[in-house]
This record gives sequence, structure tokens and C-alpha cells, in this order.
Amino acid sequence: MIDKHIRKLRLRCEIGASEEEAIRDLVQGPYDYPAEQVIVRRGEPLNSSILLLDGLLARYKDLSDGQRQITHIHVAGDFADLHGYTLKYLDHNLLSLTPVSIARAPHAKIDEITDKYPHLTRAFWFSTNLDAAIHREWEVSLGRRNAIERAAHLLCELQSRLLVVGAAEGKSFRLPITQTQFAECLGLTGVHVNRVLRELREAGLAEFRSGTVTIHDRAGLESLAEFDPLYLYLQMPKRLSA
Amino acid sequence: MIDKHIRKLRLRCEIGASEEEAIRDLVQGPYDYPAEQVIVRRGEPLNSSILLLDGLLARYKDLSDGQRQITHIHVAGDFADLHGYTLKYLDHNLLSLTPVSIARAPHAKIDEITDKYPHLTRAFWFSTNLDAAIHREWEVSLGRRNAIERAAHLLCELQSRLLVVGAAEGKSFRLPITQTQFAECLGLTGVHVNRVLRELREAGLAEFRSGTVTIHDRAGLESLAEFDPLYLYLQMPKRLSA
DNA sequence: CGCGCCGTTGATGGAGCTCAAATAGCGTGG
DNA sequence: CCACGCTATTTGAGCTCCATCAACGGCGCG
Repeated sequence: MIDKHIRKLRLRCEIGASEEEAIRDLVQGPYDYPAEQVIVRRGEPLNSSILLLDGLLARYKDLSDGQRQITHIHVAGDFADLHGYTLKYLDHNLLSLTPVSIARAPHAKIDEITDKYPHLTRAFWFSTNLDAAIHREWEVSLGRRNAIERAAHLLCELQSRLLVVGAAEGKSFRLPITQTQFAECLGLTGVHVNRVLRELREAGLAEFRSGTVTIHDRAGLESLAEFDPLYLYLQMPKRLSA
Repeated sequence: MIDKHIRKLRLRCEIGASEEEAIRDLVQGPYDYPAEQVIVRRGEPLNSSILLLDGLLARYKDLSDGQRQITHIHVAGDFADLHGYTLKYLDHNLLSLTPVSIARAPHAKIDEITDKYPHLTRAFWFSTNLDAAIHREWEVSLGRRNAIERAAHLLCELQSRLLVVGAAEGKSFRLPITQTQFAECLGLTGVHVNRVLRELREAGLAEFRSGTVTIHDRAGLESLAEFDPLYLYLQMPKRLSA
């Protein structure tokens, strides 16, 4: 179950046997939650961090008028709130978009890892920095790309990230979220996202129907979105130190 | 010179004498650069990270049509690309908005710190996580706030962050950047930012003229922007471990 | 003095929002 | 099997916020 996480770590750096052991010893669970559940609430003191084993989680913030901005989507294998280890509380909520299975890493045990395994600590640090890189790319989308480009870009990103953990293969992947939730990622309204998805479909680029995305023309989609996977750090040097 | 950084760290956690020593031993410099200079280029291999001693730096990305999105503004005392330590290259450029003075922390020395000072490592990790929290808040602005709210929110954020390092006092602070650069933070055009700044001025909330911001009504500005400083983590428990 | 950058203001247009309603899908219970 | 209620999707019409295009003024600097 935790294999997806280790696989993702190994894509970016070497993880030794004792380090893998430490990771496996780190987490408790699994625990299951239904969809549409707030798993961690903004501001609440934390003493463990959540590793997503299966399903989709979203980081989001509410505004007083009921608007909501999703700032990140987590896929299986992601440490969803590892940043909470140093921040001590989150500035955002953590919501299950689908039924999810999670494991919990007590901060006391992460303390031990940071004391004993500097290299593994850097690997964990890396993963929070990768999250930040994704945040930055979303800022670019939200600030400068138009609606169809934003949608295309996010579809490219999700396919890339799901491929890494084996949650996508071929042209399709499951994305069992509503168009409204998709819109909440993109800073758009559900109505407009619907129109934009129709455009993508009619252009023969991609389809998003009944919880499944099918990419018909990945190259065309990337070109439309100006998608460059550099920010996903999919190819890395082996060892995270000089 | 590095005092601002240490002061900022101490706001969030305890830093012992030996740890302070390690920080002071970490950096080389200072080095000076003029304004409008790309200090670190996206994709280029890194072997040191930049501590901003004085001036303003921006993280930004370009799009093919010449549009640009600034994803973060760094103030004195910030580690501008500490995330580059684990990422090995940046996904964005780093630009001096003003003449800047920086120090460099060789990654080899950060390796030593992560080997020998787990607590200090957590403090550094915290600071990259704080950057990510700021990225998230910008995502909310870019995705869901309108033009005047975005401008108001960023002014609040900058004043808060500059107060921490003593680069603002009273109602005013220096922000020697152009309206166009300000617009590149906000996902707007320079023309529209100009109109919005006039609105803020006429409403008696804030002024941004000739490189100086004056906040006339901080409470009103916060209320307009729905500014909540929680995401800046200005009050923290003392020790970054369980 | 003249050039260039920045700030300022006006006029016009369009991408995306709002409001509204119709359709489709899907589980529930009769 | 069908009726139903609820939610998500889809489409239309009108409007708003912000972009675009354009022009002008101010100010520093060669």
C-alpha cells in the first residue's frame, strides 16, 4: 500500500534498505474515509501527517462568500500534509474528493527520522518542495492562462503524476470528481468549465466524462497549455546531496 | 547583515548559540547585483542557495506570448531558493526587482548542517514550507479574488512580512517596483492595476506612489481583502519538534 | 532639448460570470 | 419495472470585470 510512495521517492533519489525500513515503520493505518470529508481542518494542531494510499485529496481554502479555491490535488502516494510537520498547523483544509485510504505518520516518529536519517529527511523535504513547485505552476495558470489552457494544463499535470504511481495507463485515467470541483481548481465557475470541456472534446484533444479522463491528443493538449513537465521533477540525479 | 534572517527564524523557533554559529558560518558574501537582473535561471544546476540580505527578489515564470507571472516576492532575510537545495534546479527564474545584496550558502555546507543539526534542518525546512503557504494564498487571490481585493491583499501581506524584519515601520514601507511588476504578481495588466490603486487611494485605504506604500486604514484594507495572517505563521510554538 | 520609461486616463471589446431552465444519470422505494 | 427525487451536466441570454488599444503627461537622463 505504501509502495506507491516509495516508488515515487525512488524516482527522485536513492532510498536504501534501512531507509525503506524506516518509512515502513513510520506509518500507522490504513484508515478509510468517505468522499467529501474534511480530513484535516485549517488551524488545528497536528501531531501526525497523512500519507494518501488511495483516492484523491484536495487542499482548499474557503472565502466568506462561499467561493472556494482548491490549491492542490493529491494522488495516491502523496504525503498530503507533510508540511504540517514543521508548520504545526495547516493554513488550509484537507478534503477527500473520493473515498480515500490513508496512513498516518506520527510527528514523533518523523522526529526520529530527521534525527537519524539525514538523507531520508532531504527526500521528505524534497517532496514538500515539489508540492510548492506545483503550487507555483498553478499560480501561473490562475494568473495568466485562459480557461481552456488552464483545463488542458491540469489534465496534463494529473496524467503525468498519475502515471508515476501507476494510477493511469494508456490514454485514460480515473478522475472521479465533479466539474464544479474541477472548476474550483481552475479559478472558474462550473458552468464555464463545462463549456471549455466541450471545446476540448470537440477539438479532439481530451474528454472528461463520468469520472474518467481520456487524452486523445497529448501533444496537442500540451501545446495548447504550454505544458512543460520540468516543474514536476520527474528526472532527477540520484542522490540528494552534493 | 544576516541578522534579519536569524531574527525571522527566531520568530518561529528557538535557535541555539551553536546553531546560530552554524548559520553564520554557512554563508559567503555579500554579493551585490543591480535591479532587473536574473540571478538564477530556471533549469540551471545549482550548488548554492541565495539568502537575500537587502532589496527585493521575485520568483517568476514566462509564457511564450511574453506574459509573465511573478509567483513570489522575497524580502530581506528570506532564503530565496533554499528549495533549490533539494530540487537541484529551479522551475522558475529568480529576478532582482531592486538592487540587491545577497549571501550564498553552498549546498555542501547545507549538507553538513542537515547531517549535524536536525533541529536547524527543521527550521530551514519550515522556511520553505512557509514559502509554499504564501504560494497557496496567492493561488486563492489569483483564482477567486477580484482586482482590488488582490491588490489590497498583497499590500497587507507585504506590510506584515516587512514588519517582521524591520523593513517597515508605522504606516509606510518602501516598495520600489513598477506598477507593471505589481500587476505581474496579481495576474492583472498594468493599466488595470493603476485604476485599482486609484480606487484604494480614493477610498482612503492605501496609497502606492513613487515606490512607497502608505497604509492609511489597515483594518479596512484587511477587511476588503479578507486578509487573515494565519498563513504567515507569525506566532509559533517554541521548538520545532514534538 | 529630446528620448524613453512610467504612470494616468478614456473608449471599446471580449472572456468568463450570473441567472435560469432543461436534460441526463442514478439510487431508492413502491 | 417504473416513479421519484436528488445531483450533476448541459445549454442559452445578458451582463460585468478586466483586457486591449490608444493617447497624453511627467520625470529622469543623455
